Amino acid sequence: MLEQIREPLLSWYKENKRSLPWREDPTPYHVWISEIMLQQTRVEAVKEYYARFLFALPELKDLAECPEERLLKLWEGLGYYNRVKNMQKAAREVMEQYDGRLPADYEKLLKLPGIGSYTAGAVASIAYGIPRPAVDGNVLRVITRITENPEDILKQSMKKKTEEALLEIMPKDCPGDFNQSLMELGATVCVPNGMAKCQCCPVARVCQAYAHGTVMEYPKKAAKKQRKIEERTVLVIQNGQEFAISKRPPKGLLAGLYELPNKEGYLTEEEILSFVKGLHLIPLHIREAGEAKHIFSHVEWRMKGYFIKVAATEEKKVGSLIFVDRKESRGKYPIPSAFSAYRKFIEEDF
DNA sequence: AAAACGGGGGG
DNA sequence: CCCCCAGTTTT
Repeated sequence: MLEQIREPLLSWYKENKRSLPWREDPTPYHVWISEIMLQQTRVEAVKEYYARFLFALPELKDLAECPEERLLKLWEGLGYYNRVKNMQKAAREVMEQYDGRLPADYEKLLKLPGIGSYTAGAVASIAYGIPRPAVDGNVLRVITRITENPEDILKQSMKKKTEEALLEIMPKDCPGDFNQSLMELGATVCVPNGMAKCQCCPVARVCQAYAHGTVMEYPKKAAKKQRKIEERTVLVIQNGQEFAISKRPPKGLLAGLYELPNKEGYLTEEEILSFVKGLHLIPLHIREAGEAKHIFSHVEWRMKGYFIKVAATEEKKVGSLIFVDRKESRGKYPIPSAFSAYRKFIEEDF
């Protein structure tokens, strides 16, 4: 039944595949980097990052040896920063255990940090021609529509069953093309929200949802839980030509990145001034710097900003604060986009 | 099995 | 503006 999709999908892919940077020279390293970047991230956004990343770190060895600061800077704006930290951990393991080459073995790939069944399947099939499925959201959408499967695709069990079904039907001589054809169909034809382009679909003839006019009802997903709301006060502290930033803790949200000093809750100007004094800084002037919002997947920051001019000691570091000039803040320190509303106070003159 | 983990695009 | 997108690890 499902095996009927194999040939039409493969010939459709041959004709219609997009030319993408990571398809030009699909070495295991290239496929790996692109697949990690493409997790939770759109193709258009990844293109630039991919080029810059490989220019900076052309070989797996370079990734293994890169200072974390530089690595985070290369990743700045892509989000889910654990992806790149895990990638470096994995690169170091590969240097030690596999002589610098990603193993041509699904199970071994799966054991590397940051590589789950999807990425292991993608690298194994695309770079090594090993017949393993690579089931991502695109594939799940395509398959649940074809089979009109009403199960919740957010469930792990659903993904596992799909992987098993696809392993059965995938061509053993071109597993990479088969996997990519499913993902490509999901990305360009069997698209989410909005109209699927069933008129151009190579497998419309075998698609149950198409036959019954229910395409838009799939995939089914359980309702997601509500986001937590957090109020924060963000401080833009200027001392002469320098501004205060600090490094976030090594674990948790935005781990190890830099941020503008900020505190939980909405502080009054009095509370802010006494906080600033507590840092052995002398506040000269304070005014509001506006409100901003940043939405993460599971939490929402509602921020009120304050712009504060201070006088201070000669020291570069005051408590946990680091004073940097405009240029440095832009070029050297990775600062996540959650703070972008307030970075303009640093980058422009006030 | 559920929660943590960012950021961008579309309607 | 709100809604949607969705791999891997951790709990």
